[in-house]
Amino acid sequence: MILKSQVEWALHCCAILAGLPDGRYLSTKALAELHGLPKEYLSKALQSLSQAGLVHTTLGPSGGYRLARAPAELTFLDVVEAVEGSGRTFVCQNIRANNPCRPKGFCDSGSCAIARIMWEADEAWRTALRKATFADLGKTLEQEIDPGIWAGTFDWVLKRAG
Amino acid sequence: MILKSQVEWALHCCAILAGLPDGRYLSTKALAELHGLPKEYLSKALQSLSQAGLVHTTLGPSGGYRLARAPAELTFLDVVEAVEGSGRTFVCQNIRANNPCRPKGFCDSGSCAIARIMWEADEAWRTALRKATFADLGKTLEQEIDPGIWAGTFDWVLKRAG
DNA sequence: CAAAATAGGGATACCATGTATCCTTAATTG
DNA sequence: CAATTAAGGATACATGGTATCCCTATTTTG
Repeated sequence: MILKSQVEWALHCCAILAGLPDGRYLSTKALAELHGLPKEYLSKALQSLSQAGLVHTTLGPSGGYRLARAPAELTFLDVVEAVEGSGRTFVCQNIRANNPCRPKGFCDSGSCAIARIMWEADEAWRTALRKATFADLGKTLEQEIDPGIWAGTFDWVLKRAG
Repeated sequence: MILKSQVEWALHCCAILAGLPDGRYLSTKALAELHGLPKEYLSKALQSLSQAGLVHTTLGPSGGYRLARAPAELTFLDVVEAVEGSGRTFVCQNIRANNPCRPKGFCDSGSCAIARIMWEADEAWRTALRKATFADLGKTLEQEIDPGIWAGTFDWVLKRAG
């Protein structure tokens, strides 16, 4: 069970968009070059973000993407669910119902205890992702990334942002 | 990103094995019938449990599986990792290294901040699964399952346990 | 001793899904 | 009008999950 690579791509793209000045847009082409990714396929991930309402888009030259909310209001969970879907990672097939000792037509009153435990773990994962905002990520990156590369990348992006 | 159905199967099988009296074994055939699963394919899941050392096996008629440890010492995480593997659910492809603004041959000092956040969430998931033991599950099931079905299933299993 | 039942594991086939590319369309900019 | 962009459909390919079949070594039962 491994998350799609599109999740990683979308997270990195949002990290860049979170640093973009208000009102500016960055194109798929620029985001693909910056991360060394196939433009056409990255486009699918960005479309997922758009459909989820996480980013705003404009057409035409100088068009592209910007965040639809403030970085402090955008969480990792938002992005992960936009790309990966919001369904649970554990699907209960209710195989307890196949027990031959059950009377025919017996109906379970509650959910399967095993599924509940798996779903609680799933929820712990989501809670951790929900706590992580792109505002916090921005602060961390600013501290960790080499200052020259940080500034150089910022210039590179601004030169291409419409 | 969805867990294999074999995870669900393995969890249900361990729940049954946890209720088995000491020294008794239950076969793949019985476990498959009890859960309405394809015997040959369920066998692969049980082999994973065996290779991980979670269950003990014997051959011949009256052979099968039993838990290798006390139910209180067996966790959901043990079973999930035995079937699904112990690798992280998020794989970092280090795409930050593709940034064209980087000097050639630049070497990152630490791990990618985005990957770290994803891995922390992954660890929260594992922590929740690590807390869930099959002893606790047994208590829950005993409270929740219809008493008639509970007793009937126990008889059914004992009749087939070697 | 012989027969039956078992776990283990290899080979194979099928299908769903992730990955990737190409193309068309509509909207926007200059 | 010409260039550029997001959106989305169609297609192809690789990978991995699902499932079945078969063979072997081992052990219990009759």
